[in-house]
Amino acid sequence: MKLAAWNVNSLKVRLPHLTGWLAKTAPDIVCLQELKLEDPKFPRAELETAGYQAAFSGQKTYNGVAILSRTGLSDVSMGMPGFADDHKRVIAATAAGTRVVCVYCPNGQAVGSDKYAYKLRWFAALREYLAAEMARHAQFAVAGDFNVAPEDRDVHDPKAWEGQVLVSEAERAALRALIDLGLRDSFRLFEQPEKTYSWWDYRMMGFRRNAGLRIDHILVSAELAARCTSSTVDKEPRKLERPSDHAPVIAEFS
DNA sequence: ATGGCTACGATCCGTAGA
Repeated sequence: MKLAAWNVNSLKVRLPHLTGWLAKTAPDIVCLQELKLEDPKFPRAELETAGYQAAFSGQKTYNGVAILSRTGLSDVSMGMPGFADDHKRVIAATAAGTRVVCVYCPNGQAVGSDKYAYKLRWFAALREYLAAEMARHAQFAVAGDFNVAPEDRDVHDPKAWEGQVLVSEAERAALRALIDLGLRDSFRLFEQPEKTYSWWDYRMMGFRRNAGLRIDHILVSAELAARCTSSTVDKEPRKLERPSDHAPVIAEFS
């Protein structure tokens, strides 16, 4: 079973990249973030033609998440119970015997800003939500854009980024608090090439300089970690014309 | 040097992302 997560930064613009990548990569389940379109504009027919059923929660301009599956979807839920939020950032579904939560975590804008405070509150709510979901599902994954680089080795220039948003200690602690529920960062279950990132700034030739951050993650329960056979970042779509600024991350399970 | 892309919805610039 192959599970992927990709912040497409506009599903409308990236649909050709997505369908091409689905045909080449053949993931069983895909968590998408930053759809940036309303539900009536979701390209359901095109994705069905590509062989995928979809559950989605979109909005105009910002946010928006979806889960695609080749093998059916059940028990779809949107948002986090007890955390009222206009932002469409969370969708969950069961597919291929696995409970999958797709997340687009807030960016946080700048340390100390209102959006940063929202980000930390949002992570606290996510922890409660995941704890409840994990109590019910042994085969469990949470995948998406977390907007946190867990460690300095996930940052191209830790000195320059020290204390900044996406890297700050409070954000890292919020991410660790999720891990502490009993999750594993699938990427770190394996030896990995140094300087592996999942996002590169559009500006200043970020991708060509490999000036990136690893902020997209697939976190898995112990049961799923035991079945995990690989976890990688697929940089290929980032090389295309008009790419998303994020690359897809992929984990495979026996 | 506080900019630098990209997407969007709104205009011909502002907001947001990370």
